[in-house]
Amino acid sequence: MKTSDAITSLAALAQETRLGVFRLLVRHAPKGLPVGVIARRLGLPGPTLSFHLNVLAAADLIRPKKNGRSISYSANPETINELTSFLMENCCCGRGGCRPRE
Amino acid sequence: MKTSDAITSLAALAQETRLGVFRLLVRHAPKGLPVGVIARRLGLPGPTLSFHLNVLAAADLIRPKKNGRSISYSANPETINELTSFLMENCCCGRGGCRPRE
DNA sequence: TTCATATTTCCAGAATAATGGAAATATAAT
DNA sequence: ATTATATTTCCATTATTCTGGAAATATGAA
Repeated sequence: MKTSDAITSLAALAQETRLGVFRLLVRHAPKGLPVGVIARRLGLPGPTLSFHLNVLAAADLIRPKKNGRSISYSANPETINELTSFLMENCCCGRGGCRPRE
Repeated sequence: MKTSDAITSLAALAQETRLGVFRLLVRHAPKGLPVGVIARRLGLPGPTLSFHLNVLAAADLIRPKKNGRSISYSANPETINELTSFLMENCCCGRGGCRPRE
């Protein structure tokens, strides 16, 4: 992962609305949810949600899929994995963080 | 980890200079580096670096330690671990991401 | 106490990002 | 074709964040 991609992903997540959207989609992975459902659940105006979905999608944190008249977005967990590795690259204590994961 | 703490950490890392500082300190964990050395290595003016170090420290991503006349900062890998868990919480596929780490 | 070094605070200008109403587009159902 | 629904684009306003010079503070050395 390139530095610029890492920044794009981190910046995408570093915003309350987008973090809420992303985590909602993580809970609904791998199927995803239609834009309208996300908007209703989080109480967001269409243009605002659309703007934030684009930011998340540009970071490849979520992916759109047409489904009839609506569009469902689903979380892409792979990007988070890459991001984590990038952040801890060349750490004294090896990959995956400084404490073993249980 | 609370949502507001996650946003603080993500926003701290979502900036080129700060990401560079953090990764430099990860490579030098757990000893850390003095402010002056970081400034020289990354070619940053004092006030700019000081500002960014404060943002990273406020997120508990790095920690200062006085050492004579200088101050060394070192990376705190624990925060990254918590952040990763938070982002993937309640994922369909369990903790630690949707693919097993090797 | 005076001096040199390390780091921070102050602050104002410059740059970037978020918000949501109105209008536009796309698509499927009737 | 017309209508209803879903989503996006446009865009101006507001809010937030970044930058670095000048001055201030802190600490150790001479």
